[in-house]
Amino acid sequence: MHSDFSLGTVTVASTPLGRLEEYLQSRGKRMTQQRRLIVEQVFSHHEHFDADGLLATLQQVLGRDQVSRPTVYRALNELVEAGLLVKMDLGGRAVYEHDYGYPTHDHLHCTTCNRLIEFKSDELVAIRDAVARQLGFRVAGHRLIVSGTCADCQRAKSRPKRMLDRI
Amino acid sequence: MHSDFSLGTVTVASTPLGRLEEYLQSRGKRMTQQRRLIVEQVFSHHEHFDADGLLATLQQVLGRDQVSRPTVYRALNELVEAGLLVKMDLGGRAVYEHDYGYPTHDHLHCTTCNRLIEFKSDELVAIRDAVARQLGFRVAGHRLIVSGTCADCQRAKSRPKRMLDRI
DNA sequence: TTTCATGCAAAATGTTTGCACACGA
DNA sequence: TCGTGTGCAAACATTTTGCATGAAA
Repeated sequence: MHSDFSLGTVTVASTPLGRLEEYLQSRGKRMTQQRRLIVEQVFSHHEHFDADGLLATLQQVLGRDQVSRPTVYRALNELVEAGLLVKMDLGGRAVYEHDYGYPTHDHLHCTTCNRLIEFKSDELVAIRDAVARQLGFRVAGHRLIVSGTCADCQRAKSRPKRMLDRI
Repeated sequence: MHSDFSLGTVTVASTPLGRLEEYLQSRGKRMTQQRRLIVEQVFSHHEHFDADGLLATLQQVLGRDQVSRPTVYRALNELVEAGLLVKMDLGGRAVYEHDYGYPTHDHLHCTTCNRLIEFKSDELVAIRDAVARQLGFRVAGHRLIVSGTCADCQRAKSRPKRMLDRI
């Protein structure tokens, strides 16, 4: 059994912004100031985030009233559609992360500090595909979230739990 | 690699109702008519369900006004607490299934007909644990949902998609 | 100058809660 | 009886939508 669960890299043809332009043009949609700001913010660093957090960041980095809440939601749906982001449901709220230019992977979710730790396993995918094949199921993708307690939180478990913001 | 993804069985000490009584007593809570009706309905057959569907079934099987919506939600939370049910988030809505007396397993989710197909893989668990061990993560459980198209829907893909009720 | 996108406000969803009354132990 | 549970209605949190205005192409 392998023991390398670290993530590799993926080389992509263009930037997220370029990829979005491609997607928009193919649908007769337009590259607006808001969509540009959102993609730039989202891909400025690799991090898991939710709609609310993204909105807050945008309103903080730019002034208020640069991008509205509905626009953020609409844009996030488009980015998922365009294959730039993947959406996960973690305890009722939607959490997003980079898909484009980022290797497929899964997550360990620490239920104490809410951190998401990424890992990659080809064997997992192999098993998934073997199961699907046997049942005649055509796989589009999968979502695995292992819940538990991360090393840090185990070490700190005697200390009072901090009430961290979600994700 | 194994090729048996079928589910075995688990023998348990008492019935779901008995297990619930145990749980309630240990917390100074009471066995009420509503809680009894809910557990009996939920464990009358092994099926995935959501709060809304359960409420509808209860109101259909018994008369209306036998169990209210808030009571269903409160009871479902208790059943999860008691270890009788597990809760999953599928596209924003909570879906429940039997935990007590039912083997651990994972799911294939057909995004066309919304069906959930169960399978079991010990290898999957082994990989999960290997990853966790390497990262010092203490596993509490996991949730794997493989999305795609089931055999039936692939066969029927030329026919217009039915708008099935969720799950 | 035509469409599409945005912002606003309001609606829709799914779930939880405050409170007065009802009921189990 | 005493303290929990329930139902009702209302609150909540998150996400979506209708519509008039504003901006890409």
